[in-house]
Amino acid sequence: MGAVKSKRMPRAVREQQMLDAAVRTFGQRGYMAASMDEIAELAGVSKPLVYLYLNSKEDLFTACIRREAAALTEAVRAGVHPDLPADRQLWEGLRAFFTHTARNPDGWAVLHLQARTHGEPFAAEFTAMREEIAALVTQLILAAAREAHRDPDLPEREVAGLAEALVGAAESLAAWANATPGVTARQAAATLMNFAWAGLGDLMAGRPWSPPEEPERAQAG
Amino acid sequence: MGAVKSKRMPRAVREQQMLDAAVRTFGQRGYMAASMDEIAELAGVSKPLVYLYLNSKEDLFTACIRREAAALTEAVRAGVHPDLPADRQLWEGLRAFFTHTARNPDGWAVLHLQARTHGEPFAAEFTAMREEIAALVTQLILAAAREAHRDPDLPEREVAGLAEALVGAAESLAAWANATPGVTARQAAATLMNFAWAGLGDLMAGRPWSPPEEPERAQAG
Amino acid sequence: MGAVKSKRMPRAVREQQMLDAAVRTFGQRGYMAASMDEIAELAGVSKPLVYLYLNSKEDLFTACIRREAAALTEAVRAGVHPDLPADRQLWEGLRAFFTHTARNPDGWAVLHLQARTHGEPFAAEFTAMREEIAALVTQLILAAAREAHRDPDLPEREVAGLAEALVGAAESLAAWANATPGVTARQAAATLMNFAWAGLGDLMAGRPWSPPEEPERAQAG
Amino acid sequence: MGAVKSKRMPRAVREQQMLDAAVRTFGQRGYMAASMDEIAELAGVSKPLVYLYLNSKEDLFTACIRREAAALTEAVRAGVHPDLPADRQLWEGLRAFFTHTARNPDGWAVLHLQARTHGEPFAAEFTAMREEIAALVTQLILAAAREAHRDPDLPEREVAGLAEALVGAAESLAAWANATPGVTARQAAATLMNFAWAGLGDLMAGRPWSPPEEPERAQAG
DNA sequence: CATGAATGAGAGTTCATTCAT
DNA sequence: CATGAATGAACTCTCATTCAT
Repeated sequence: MGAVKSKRMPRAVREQQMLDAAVRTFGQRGYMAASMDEIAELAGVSKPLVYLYLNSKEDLFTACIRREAAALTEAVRAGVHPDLPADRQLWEGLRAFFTHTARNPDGWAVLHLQARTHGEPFAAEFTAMREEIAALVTQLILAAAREAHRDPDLPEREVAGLAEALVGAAESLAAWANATPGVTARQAAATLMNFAWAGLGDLMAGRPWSPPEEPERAQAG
Repeated sequence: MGAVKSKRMPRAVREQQMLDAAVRTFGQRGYMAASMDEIAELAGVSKPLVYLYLNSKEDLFTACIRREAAALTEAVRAGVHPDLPADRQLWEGLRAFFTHTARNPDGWAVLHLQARTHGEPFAAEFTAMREEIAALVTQLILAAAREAHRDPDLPEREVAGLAEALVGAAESLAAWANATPGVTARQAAATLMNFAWAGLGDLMAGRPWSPPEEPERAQAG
Repeated sequence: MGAVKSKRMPRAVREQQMLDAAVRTFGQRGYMAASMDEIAELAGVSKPLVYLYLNSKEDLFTACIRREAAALTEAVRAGVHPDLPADRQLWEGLRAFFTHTARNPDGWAVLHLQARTHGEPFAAEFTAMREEIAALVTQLILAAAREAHRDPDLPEREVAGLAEALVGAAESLAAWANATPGVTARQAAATLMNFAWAGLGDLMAGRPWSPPEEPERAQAG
Repeated sequence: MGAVKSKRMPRAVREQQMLDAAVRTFGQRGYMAASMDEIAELAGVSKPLVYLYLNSKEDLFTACIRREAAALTEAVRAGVHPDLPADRQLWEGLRAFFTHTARNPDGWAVLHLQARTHGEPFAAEFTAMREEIAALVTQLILAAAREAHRDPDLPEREVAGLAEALVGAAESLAAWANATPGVTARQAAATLMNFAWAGLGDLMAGRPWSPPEEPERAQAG
């Protein structure tokens, strides 16, 4: 049922197998309902080996969070090109985000659902990642203000709130896109981009933000 | 510490005491870490009575989710007056939402953190509430379109995505507002209203949406 | 195999059954080798009940030590009549000691072998009992000195050493008497009394201490 | 921290290193709490080598007991000179005993605390040593009787009991001396010699046994 | 109804022990 | 020989759940 069983692998490889199994199990069952037995079996190893390499359920969970957080952050960062205008940067970042979460739903569940829900040590790991991304977004918002030749008199907390709202909307749309068949990462990104950049008011007034045409995948149906 | 112990109360009252205790315990400890012992003690009743009335931990948790979901939905619905213009309706709905979640943090934690995190049966309950609120928001968006004298060529799914984004942003800001000292429900609502209605683009261009003045609570300190 | 299984007993009774089983198991297997499973089975209850009543293996062990220490101390104290001369008091105390340890070998093993061997918390319990008995013996030694009309210029530490030696000899003889078939408590007491009171020197010189004749059991063969 | 690591040592040497580490670990942690990992690390060898040389934890423990028992027996035997009068022989033997146990506390803990406490196979090893020493003491008692020109009508079992008592008192005093700062081996031996030879009766009557003056170590500070 | 007594099932964790290299 | 990789079996402890009274 789990990975193909093969003996005597170097530690680093086994550890990744374990983390794979753990992310999947934590993501699907939840932190507390996931049992070390199940994780070990899915990883194709015995339980003592899991403990030998990763010490405890808490440490294993933390390792999962760290790995997934790093992967997600890296994916988003890789998508953003700092030379582009602010709206294009946001667009690229969102696309990377939705693509990554769609391809890695268990990892996303670990971060989004499990890490926050099970106490400080884990929530702190998640918060660290969230703040890193929120900082990115905040930079974007300020850059957009500069591009609009305005020194935004928005107080710092207001900007933080906006970033929070944007990240929350993205998180929510990621879950929605994963759960709704036929919604692509690109479409989710477009929806959010419209929402965030133009605002409902402009949208309703017929002034949507328009995504740049890309050669690789046609948008018009 | 728990409810005042008194004998022979009608079943409905006892049940509410149990749900109160359960919501508090689930909200603070989490679903799995909460023990039936603790809930029974906090409710001031014996454990077998909890089982007599609510059958099992799962059923008890489901009952909590249902009650809190109904209360939140009702609060939002009560805040919205269908005669107002769309943006005012949204504004009132958001205010009601942030006020309710701020006053009822354990209930909100049960919904936002616990219900989604512990498997299908519970997540479905949460999703039902979410969709009810999203439907409300969808109506608002369509109403806004009508007010703008435009038949929006936005496909149904696009509107659903916008509603999803708005709800997600609200959820995220509720947690942020609860966790950040000094942020009131009104401020959270204003931040989100700005973000949603005007959009980042307009905001950066210096065209924010402005909340209506209200007599009931002075803003200047 | 264990006690007759009967359900629904009052807590106090069940607790004693558990302690009985625990003393027997700890005494025979040793603290660490004894498993809670075995103790529970021998007590005729389920493991969770043991934990419900006695909290943990450590607490259970401590409870065993306390119970057995109290029983032994009480037995010795009950045997000693303060009105008798010092040598008779010592004689009675030793008889009580050997009788009790012979009738209760598992309890004695718990005290003598297990309590000292498994770390401070337990050793301290044992030491407390040991010091209580040593204090009794010390009083006896000083009383003997008074009876001999001498103010013993033995330093305090010397007296402590003598008490330690006497208690150690008694402990050793108790194990020996239990292990050697046909050695009665009375005989063990006589041997130790001779050794302690007369000393090897006097014994070899043909001047033994002679136990008082008792009606119940004839001494001469 | 452990032994200096160096390759290719003859088997006998490696084995002694392992036994050194094992005695130390068993003595300080106890048999069950001592882990083979810790012992191997302290010995500076790999775990499989420990198994190659010593087969199992049980065998390793048995080997420790045997080595320490032999060392202690040898030390006592070496201290006794058969030409001396009986009391002097006893005195020398006790001094050797207390000196050895004081210098080798871990080995003594293995014998005195661990060997007896963990089941028959080990207790038997300890008992064997104990009987060897007790036999030595028995000879001494009989020699003392001969010196007193008396054919003691003490039955064989009585003599065995006396030896047992003496050995037990010595064991107890060894632990006491090790645990009480400032008590030397010589003082412990003197206390026991007084107790055993003169008896409490003579001691209280002001007729102690007096240790011979020795040139080797000055007593006055 | 309310309660104390009781448990089946399973959780995380550790350890002595072995093999392939 | 030495080592890293690996495990079967056992342990302590917890919890949702149910009777008998």
